[in-house]
Amino acid sequence: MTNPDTRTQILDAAAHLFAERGYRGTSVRAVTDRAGANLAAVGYHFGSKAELLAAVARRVVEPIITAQCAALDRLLAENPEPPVADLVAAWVGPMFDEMSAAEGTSKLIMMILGDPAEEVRSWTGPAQSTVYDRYLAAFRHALPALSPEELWFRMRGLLAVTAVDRAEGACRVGGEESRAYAITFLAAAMSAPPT
Amino acid sequence: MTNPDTRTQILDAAAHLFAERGYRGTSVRAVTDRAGANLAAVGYHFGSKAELLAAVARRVVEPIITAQCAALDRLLAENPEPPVADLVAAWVGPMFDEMSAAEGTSKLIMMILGDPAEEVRSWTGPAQSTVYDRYLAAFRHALPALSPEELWFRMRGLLAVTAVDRAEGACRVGGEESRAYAITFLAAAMSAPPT
DNA sequence: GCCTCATTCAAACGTTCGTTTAAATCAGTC
DNA sequence: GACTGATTTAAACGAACGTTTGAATGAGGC
Repeated sequence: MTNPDTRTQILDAAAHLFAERGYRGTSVRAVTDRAGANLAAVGYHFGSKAELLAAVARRVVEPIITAQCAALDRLLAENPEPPVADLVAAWVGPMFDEMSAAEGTSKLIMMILGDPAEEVRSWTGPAQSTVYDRYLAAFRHALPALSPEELWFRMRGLLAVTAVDRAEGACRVGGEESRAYAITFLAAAMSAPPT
Repeated sequence: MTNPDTRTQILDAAAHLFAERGYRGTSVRAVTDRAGANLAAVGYHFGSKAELLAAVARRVVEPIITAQCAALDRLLAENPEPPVADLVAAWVGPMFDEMSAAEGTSKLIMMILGDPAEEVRSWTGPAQSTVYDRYLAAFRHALPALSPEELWFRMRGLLAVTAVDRAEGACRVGGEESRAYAITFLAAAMSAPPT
């Protein structure tokens, strides 16, 4: 299997540059220059620029969704129907953990969410929708009065706040404070009585 | 003043294509082809591709922020310290009105918010921060217990939910329903007790 | 008719892009 | 030390990009 050294250095460089300048705004040459690799290394190790983005996105998102799954498992082991605030904390926590661990991760996620090009979104795997559906079911039990449409709307708000606020807010508010802010903000929003 | 016909046709085409494929993903040639204009028309009427984006963004955002200002004025005329739910409705309402009026407007806003390139963000004018600061002050009176940091965090959540949820949710949920969902969701979130 | 000015047009400019190629280098194995 | 397969390298490819140019076109005033 391909030399892991230059491969991961390309992944690191690409993650930083994609977050900083976007997918289309980052040239393969800029990535390989930053990685100290040859221009052709991207084609050799990943096949194409689009597949490089898919690899970068997978490496960023996978630890988040496995941590979200684990947190939900822990919650369900104690209580088959966890309260809303715990579900919010289990969902939001891993995003803050991983986003704080690697600088610019939140900007990268925001870039992926915001880019309208199919090329940028098509990396998504089945694990993503799985964890999403599991939380959806848990919230449905915790909020039985909500219509499916309104619940779906609130789930989208969950993702929006965590992604956007972390992307731009990290510079103004500390990580731990903004994690607590997000949980109170979102727990109140999710728990609101139906419209 | 330059022929308004081709000028607005270029603006329409650019608004649609920027929303669909992003700024960098849209070529000047694609814009002029869709507008039925010559390639050089963009340079003639706008100066450059970046200035075209600025014009598109201004045309989309300006009616929203003037409507938000007007709604806040109406509120303050009745009550110098309006409740949180009214402030949220005054803020969210115009975004839904304008976003529903023009197809793809929310995707365009999402594209602008998500694009990390300075080129894409630099169009922003002073009117934007003005309306933002006015709502910030109004919310500060309505929520005196909140620290400035947490209030600032919640204001960002306000924008995140309206932009993101409208961008991807429009296809699943009707405009009027999702406006009501957004107001209950955000009013509860903003009214939450301090962390 | 002629001049003026704004607008449109076809064509080309130079640059940057993602990808490909074929030779060069390196690490093991015999 | 030669063979093998994986990796790196320099160079080039063709395409697409934003921008510029200079001539053509159109309408309105004199």
